[in-house]
Amino acid sequence: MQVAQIIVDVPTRQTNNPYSYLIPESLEKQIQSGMRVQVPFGRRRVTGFVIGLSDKTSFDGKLKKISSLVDLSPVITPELLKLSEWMADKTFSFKISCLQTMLPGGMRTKFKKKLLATDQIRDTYPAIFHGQNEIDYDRQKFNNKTIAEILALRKSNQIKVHYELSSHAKPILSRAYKSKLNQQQIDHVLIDVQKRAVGQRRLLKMLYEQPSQTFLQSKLLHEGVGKQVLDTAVKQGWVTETQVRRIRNPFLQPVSKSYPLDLNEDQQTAVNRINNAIGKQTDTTFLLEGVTGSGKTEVYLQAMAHALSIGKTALMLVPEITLTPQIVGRIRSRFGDQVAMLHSAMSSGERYDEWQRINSGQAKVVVGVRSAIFAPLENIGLIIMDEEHDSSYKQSDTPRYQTRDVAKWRAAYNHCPVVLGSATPSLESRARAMKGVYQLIMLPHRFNNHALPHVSIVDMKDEMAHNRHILSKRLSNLITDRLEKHEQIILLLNRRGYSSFIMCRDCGYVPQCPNCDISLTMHKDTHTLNCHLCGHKEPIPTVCPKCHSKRIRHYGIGSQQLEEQVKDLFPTARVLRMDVDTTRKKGSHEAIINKFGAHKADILLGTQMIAKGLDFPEVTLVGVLNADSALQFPDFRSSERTFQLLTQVSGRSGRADKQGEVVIQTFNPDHYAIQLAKTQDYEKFYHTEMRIRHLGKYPPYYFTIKITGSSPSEKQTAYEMHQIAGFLRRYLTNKAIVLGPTPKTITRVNNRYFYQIIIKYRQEPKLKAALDDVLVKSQTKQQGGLLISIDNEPLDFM
DNA sequence: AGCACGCCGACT
DNA sequence: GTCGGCGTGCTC
Ligand SMILES: [Zn+2]
Ligand SMILES: [Zn+2]
Repeated sequence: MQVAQIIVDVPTRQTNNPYSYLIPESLEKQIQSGMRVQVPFGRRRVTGFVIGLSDKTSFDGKLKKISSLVDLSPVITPELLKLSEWMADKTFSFKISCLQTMLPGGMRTKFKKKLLATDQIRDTYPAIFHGQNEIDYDRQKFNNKTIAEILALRKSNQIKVHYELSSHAKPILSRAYKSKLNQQQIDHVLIDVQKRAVGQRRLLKMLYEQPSQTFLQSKLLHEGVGKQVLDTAVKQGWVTETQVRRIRNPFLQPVSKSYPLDLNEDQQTAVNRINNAIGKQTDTTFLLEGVTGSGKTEVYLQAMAHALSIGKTALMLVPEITLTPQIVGRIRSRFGDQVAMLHSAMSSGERYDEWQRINSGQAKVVVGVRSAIFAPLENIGLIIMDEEHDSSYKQSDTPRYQTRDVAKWRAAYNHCPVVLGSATPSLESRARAMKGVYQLIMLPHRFNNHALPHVSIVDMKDEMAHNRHILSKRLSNLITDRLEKHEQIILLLNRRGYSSFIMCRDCGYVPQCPNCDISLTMHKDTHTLNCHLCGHKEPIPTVCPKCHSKRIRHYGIGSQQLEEQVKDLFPTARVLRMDVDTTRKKGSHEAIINKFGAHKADILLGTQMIAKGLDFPEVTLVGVLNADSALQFPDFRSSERTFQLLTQVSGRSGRADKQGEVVIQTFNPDHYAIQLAKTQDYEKFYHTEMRIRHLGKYPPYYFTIKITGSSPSEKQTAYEMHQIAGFLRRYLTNKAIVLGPTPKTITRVNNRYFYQIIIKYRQEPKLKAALDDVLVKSQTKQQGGLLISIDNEPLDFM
């Protein structure tokens, strides 16, 4: 008898190991590693991943049998199976979480427990069944007495329990028809068909012309063959009805084929070096550092083409906000239908279909956001990460992986190079390139030698003294000028620091969340005050709850408010707004870009998403309204973030014929990140910032770990975290720096108190063991409900 | 995560 | 005495 090793979908420390199950004979031939199955686990039924098959087990208890298969073919490749083990270890997360994140969202399955009642039971217990024979069993929905009742009914077999597998991802099936007749038979049949049966004759003619074709019903309808005709055809035995899977098409528009562009010398060198590594099958990591407009994308495209030409596949990752229809169109125009796209803005059905195209080997090129690094591609020849410094490449919740590390792992497995591209590389990557761990490739010239824009900095401290608008005097004047010249303008509002709250003008009262240490934010659409941390909602007060003043009103600068102000100041200007609210609908993002690109608007304003990847030749003025909002929260990466953003935005303006202008509004005009962004001097920024990182013992000089602990009692949290910090200080070498515990900036969230410990280290062979120990202890002892999470190489220390 | 077992205080 | 509250431990 064969045994399967299974990781069950129960994300806890204690169940983080494979469980052995017997394979029933009926499944023996079909089951494979990487498939999902249903298994009995304790008293319930759960989903699990088959990670191995063998003929024995080390478990000496009584084995249970697998109930059934969830998938008909493996959904996790052998490579990804191995990767999940490594990742769970590296990110201190559960294997099941890693496996689940490798699948497109819609494929994640959960079991829903259902209760089935006879009519009699249903009517005897209306409080439980509400007149229905089948209900969801949510433990939280019932009180203990009801649960006891249900349990008793179950024991006496009066109600049945069954589990329903739920998943959003389903293929779309369309009705289709296939001929059962050969050509001679059709000839024969035609004799008996009346002349006036036009539909039937039409159908038979089509069947005659393409005997082996499967015709979609929609297509037949279009050709004038109606449903009734088809019903007769089925009855007559001319055709059979079948179903055809329809692949959803996430691409809005068809594209025309494009061909490789001529490269300049730098680009050619870059392509040669990368192609060489692809050909030699070495897992070199390249850092492709190229200023905005230096033609990185063309380098990517030609290297990908080379990988395809030797029979390999290619994977290209792009940050969330840069994965625009423009960039996808460019890739599709080069590689056609071989391209699959994985984007969070796609529906779960579209993502499922695209994923299937990859898994079945149809798609050879994958373009996508962070999670696309788990695309089930085989025989990868090249992995590209564009804008490698982008913070969206680090997943903020478990498993907290850094895409760059996963990319390097897959590159090593597939013996292929990784290309990290950026105009402003992360300090980590650049430092590694300096040490020779990565190979540095530079693209120092802007294509066609477009001039750099002129950047000016406006000190908003001075400005505030005589101007209470968001727009500075200088920026307003320039806007007026550009409007007169019929040139276009982009205004960027940094998303961070965005706030929308209400405050009493008399006593200064700001409504706070009752569960968290944070102000409530105003939501105009629902007319409520919401807490974005715990979801608490309450009505907007009309009088101040503290002093009963009626002068309680709304404050905040969001893109909506900015739009109002701009329209106020420039009533004749045509203004477009692009933010999360205006791009929620499918295709709306594209619509805004097309409209602005066609110069049907003068001013485009919005959040981060307008900062990247968009090319509008008519834009000659870019205003950054709150350039330094990242600097408000002092953290070791804030300068880097600010510099990267400003450099990127500045690159947007400035063309061959018209010099661009950038206005940066800030409260910190002398800050080096802002000053160096003005001159677009990455080299100097790199060296300045490295010195600061060195002095502060920050990455890339030190590795870092953030341990966060929370419990309903602040005292308890502080105490337990002190214990952990003490343990780490004793256990680790004296070269490791253990900081804290300190309360988090927002200490209370959802009535839990959060504390953190930071570890900085260079070499700590015992660290992994120590942290695993902390995790194990935290779950076995329960430590008064202390929940621990570990973030390996966190983005920030906040 | 569930789900059951078991021990102790409150109440018929 | 017994009901039910929650802490503890297990799930192939
Ligand atoms: Zn008040
Ligand atoms: Zn809250």
